[in-house]
Amino acid sequence: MSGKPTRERILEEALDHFGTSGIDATSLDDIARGVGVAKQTLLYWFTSKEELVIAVLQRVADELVVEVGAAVRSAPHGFARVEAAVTAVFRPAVRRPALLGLVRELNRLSPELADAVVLRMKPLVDLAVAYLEAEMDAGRLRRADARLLMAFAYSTVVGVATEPVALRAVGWEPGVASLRKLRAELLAFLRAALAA
Amino acid sequence: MSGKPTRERILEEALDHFGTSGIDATSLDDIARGVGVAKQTLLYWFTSKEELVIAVLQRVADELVVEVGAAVRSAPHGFARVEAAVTAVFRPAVRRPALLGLVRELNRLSPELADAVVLRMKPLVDLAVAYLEAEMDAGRLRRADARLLMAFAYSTVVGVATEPVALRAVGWEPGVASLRKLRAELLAFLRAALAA
DNA sequence: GACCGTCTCTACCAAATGGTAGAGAAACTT
DNA sequence: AAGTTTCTCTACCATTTGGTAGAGACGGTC
Repeated sequence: MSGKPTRERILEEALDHFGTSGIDATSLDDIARGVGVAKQTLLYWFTSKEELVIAVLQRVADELVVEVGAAVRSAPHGFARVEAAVTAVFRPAVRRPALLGLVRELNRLSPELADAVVLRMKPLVDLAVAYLEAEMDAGRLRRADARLLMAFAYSTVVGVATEPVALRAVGWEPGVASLRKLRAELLAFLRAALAA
Repeated sequence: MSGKPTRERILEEALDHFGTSGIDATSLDDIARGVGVAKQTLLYWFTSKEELVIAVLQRVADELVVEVGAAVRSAPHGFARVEAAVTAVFRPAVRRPALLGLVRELNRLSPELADAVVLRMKPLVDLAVAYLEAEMDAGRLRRADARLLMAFAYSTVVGVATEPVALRAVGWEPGVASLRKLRAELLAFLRAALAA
C-alpha cells in the first residue's frame, strides 16, 4: 500500500488530521496509524512534531502561491483577471477546507513561521495591488482602495470556509454549494467596485 | 485580590486563555495560575475541563445575543438598523478577539454544543432576515437576497477578526484600526446593496 | 562476503495533564 | 458550642504524548 514515498504520505495524512482535528489535538500516533507505519518512522523523516507541522504548512503555502500565480497569469487583463484570482483562492478552500484552518493556528504555534509565511505572501499581494492600480490608471478598472478590497475579499473566503457553525446559523449547510454562492456574491461586489 | 466571585474570575480567565492559546493548548493549571487559585479549585466549580469550556462558550453566546439584540432594537428603522446590527457584531470582535476564535473550535470539541449554539443563533438571524425583507416590501430597502447578505457580512467579521496572518500579508497590522476600516467597507457594500 | 547507507521497527522514558481522595478552614444554622 | 455547608487546599494517580536508544532488514558497492 504505497505508491507514493513514505515522506509524501506522511505529509498528506498530517495535513488531513491537522486541518480537521487541529494541530494540538493530533498526536503523532494518529498520523502514523493513518499512514500505516510506526510513530518512530515519522520521527525519522521529521525530527520533531514541530518540524512536521512546519513542513506541512510550507507545502500548503507553496501550493497556494503557485496555483494562484498560474491562474492569474493565464487570465486576460481587466476585471476577468480579478475574477480569476478570487476563483483561484476559493478553489483550495473548496477542495480542502483543512488547508485554511491551518493558517489560523500559525501565529500561536510558531510566530517565526508566521512571519515567514507573511513574507512569502506579501509580495504576491503587493503584485496584485500594483496590477489593480495600474489597471485603474489605464482606465480599465474604476478607482478604489485596492489593498482594502483584497483584505475584504480574503477575509470573506477564510471566514466562510472555516466557520461551519456560522454558516449553519445563517441557515445554510456547509458545503461546496454555499461556498460557490458566496464566491458569486463576492465577485458581484468586486465588479460593482471595480468594473469600469 | 478578589472582588468578583471565584467562579466568575475563572470564566473570564478561561475565555482569555482559550481565545489566545486555543482550548487544547490551555491547561487547567494555566487558568488556575492566572486566577490565583489551585487547579483543584477549578475542578470544584466545574467538574471537568469540558464543562468549563461549555460554560465559557455558553456565556459568550449569551452575551452576543443580548448585545446585538439590544443594539438593533434601539436603532431607527431602515438602513440605520442594519448598520447598528453590523456594528454590534463587530464590537465584541474588536473588544475581545478571543471570543470569535472560540466559535471556531466548537465543532471539533463538541458537535452537540455546536448544534445548541446554532439553535440559539438561528432565530436571531431569521428575525433579521424577516426584518430586512419586510423593509424591502415596504420600499425602505432595495430588494436583495437578505440571507446571502447576512452570510457574507458575518464571514467577513469572523475572517478578519481571527486571521492576523492574513491581515499582515495584505499589509496591515492587526488591530482595532484595521477592523474599523473593514467594518466601514462592509457597511459601504451593504449600503450599496440595500439602501433605497 | 564485508561494508555502508537507508529505512522501519520494538521497547522505553520523562514530562505534562485531567482528574480523584480527602483534609482543613471559615461561615452560617440551630 | 456543635454540626453542617461551602469553599479551597495538598498530595497523589493514570494516561497520554513527544521523543530517545538501539537493533534489524534491505539494497547497493567495493
